Amino acid sequence: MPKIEDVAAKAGVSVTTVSRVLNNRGYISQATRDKVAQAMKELNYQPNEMARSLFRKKSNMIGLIIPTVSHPFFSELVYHLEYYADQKGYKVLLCNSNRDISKERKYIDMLKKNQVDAIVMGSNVQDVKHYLNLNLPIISFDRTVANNIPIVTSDNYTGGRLASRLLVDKGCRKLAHISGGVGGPNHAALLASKRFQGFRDELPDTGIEHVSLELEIAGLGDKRNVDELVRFFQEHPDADGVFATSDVLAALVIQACHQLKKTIPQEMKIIGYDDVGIASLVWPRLTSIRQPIREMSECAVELIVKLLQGEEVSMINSFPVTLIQRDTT
Amino acid sequence: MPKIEDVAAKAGVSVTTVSRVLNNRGYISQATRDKVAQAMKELNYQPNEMARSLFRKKSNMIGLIIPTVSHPFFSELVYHLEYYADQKGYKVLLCNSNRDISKERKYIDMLKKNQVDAIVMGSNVQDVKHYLNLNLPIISFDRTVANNIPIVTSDNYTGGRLASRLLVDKGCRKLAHISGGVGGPNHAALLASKRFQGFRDELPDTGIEHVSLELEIAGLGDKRNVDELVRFFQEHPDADGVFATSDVLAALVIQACHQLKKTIPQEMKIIGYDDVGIASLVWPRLTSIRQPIREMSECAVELIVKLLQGEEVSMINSFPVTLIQRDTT
DNA sequence: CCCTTGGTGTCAACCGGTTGACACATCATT
DNA sequence: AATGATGTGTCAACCGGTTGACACCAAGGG
Repeated sequence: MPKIEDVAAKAGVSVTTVSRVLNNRGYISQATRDKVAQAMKELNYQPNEMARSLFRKKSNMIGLIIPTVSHPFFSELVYHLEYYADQKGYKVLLCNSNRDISKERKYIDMLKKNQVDAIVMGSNVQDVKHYLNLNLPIISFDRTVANNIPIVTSDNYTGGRLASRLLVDKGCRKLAHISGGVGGPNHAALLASKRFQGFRDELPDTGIEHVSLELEIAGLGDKRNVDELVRFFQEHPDADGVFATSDVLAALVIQACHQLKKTIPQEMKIIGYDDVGIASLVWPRLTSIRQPIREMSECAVELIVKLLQGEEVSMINSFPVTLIQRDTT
Repeated sequence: MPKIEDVAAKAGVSVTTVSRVLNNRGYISQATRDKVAQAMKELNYQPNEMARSLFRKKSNMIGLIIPTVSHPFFSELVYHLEYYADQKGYKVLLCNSNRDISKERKYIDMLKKNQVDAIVMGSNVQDVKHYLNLNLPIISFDRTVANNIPIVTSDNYTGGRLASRLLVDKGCRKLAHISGGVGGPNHAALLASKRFQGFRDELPDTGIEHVSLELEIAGLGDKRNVDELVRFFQEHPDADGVFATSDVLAALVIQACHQLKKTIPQEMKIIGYDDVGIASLVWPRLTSIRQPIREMSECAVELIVKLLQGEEVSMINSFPVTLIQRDTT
């Protein structure tokens, strides 16, 4: 690994001069600029960003903690986040917490030790204290943490309302609400619970009944998930509409329906959430509430950039959701 | 951010002593060990890993370049890779190249500048030269790069054979091979082409004909993908078996079949590849050739650890594939 | 009483860069 | 001839740690 010293030697200039061309400071003639560029090329020199970061006290890295990239919602999130981060000159350190609080905490410590400039939290947030004394920007994705931590989310409440509104309009008489996270239960901090709230708030005047099931998701392909759904629908044979809090869950519901020989959408209408890739890969194609993941990711990166520039940002950044009608309703 | 100096001051010892307890070197009494620990706790001190890395010339970071995490195969890969990397004390810098060669090259340079200890390439590898002078370990995932770069892969050839064998055994008379990458065409370096080879090599004695389609994948949800498949099957109405080179493609094939009112598996048998989550989320559940992504990821991390310890590793690390029979065949 | 082991401190160099202060040119203007 | 902009070099300090050399002292054993 050549160092700046080697470049200086090869170019026949001083280290300071090389540093000057590297950072575009002070006066440098075109001639030496070329000499230095030439030397760098010949040596295949890459400045050591660690050394630079150390001095600048800025690593241009952001840490991303999520439950698991293997869930399509998060994989799309990570994709876009990395894209925009790269655009702004940031690198992404990825952490899968599996919703394990202790692992989460370890990751936070690790990220801090490694001098990331900011953290994006897309995972649980049970012990708020741990997040507050971190003197680095944190932003939270779809979870409330504390009121001094900016959050980017989408309009979960309206999402829930849209979903039940649609099911009601399509003539459903008894609705089921299926929730369940990836590797752990939902809880109040998870804004997704607002979906349930919205879902229920749309029902009172209609006199339509609803039942609810919280699945402990075992792993995407695990057959137990479907089995549990089948059992649930056998207990509630009159349910004719389902709101699932993710497309993955909705896909499982479709499986259960096929197994129970319920026709979709005639005997059972299903609506998912997120509108990730699989929503249009299952059959029938899933009606879903779309979260604008791309825009949300872009917003997250912009928030970070602004925070790092010391600018004020709004604490709540909520994006509208849209109902995407396909074939399951 | 407290520094080691602050800890030393608070504990009433020298910086050297703090460093000694931090690194477990030399003689330290339990008493000072405790004092230092106490001081660290009170200050919430975290040693600056950048400074340490700079000195040690080891960052404990590995760079991961893939086409896109949003593809389920890669999202599962990334998940497991990060898991095992973390186990071994490594952090993962994620890069989505979108199969854009120039972006790939930029990422490689970036990773080098940032002193990653190793790179895992799961993306394209058009210009081999660029990879050779990098004086850091590279390992390649399912792609051949150069013969001095270790590769972890699975037995694509057998995978192809298993697939066509099954279709033949199930009585198919005309097979279709559907390939197509994420955001770019396949090419020879991509070992997946061996799947096609295996697929064909199983056919000669059977006298079974096959046709082939290479999809330019537009984006998972894009309806054009299905349209093109529908057109293809209309051109080949007698095709009754499909081998798709990924489960995502297979899911699209299922869609096309539903659209064409072809029953699965009666009129059309379908087999996918990878056996990722969606294989069991679509209906009918997809028969697929399973790649052991977890084991492969573990192997990748182990290779890196060994290479960094200067150990010899085998250049080709191929894993067996398994046929997972479900409902589409 | 000497020697060893344990325990701690001081000091300086190092990792690979960046930066400010300052000196000293050269060259074009006024 | 004096002035100022341009261009480059030297030097030292700094970012936040690590490490080796060495000195010093106490306690315990032979």
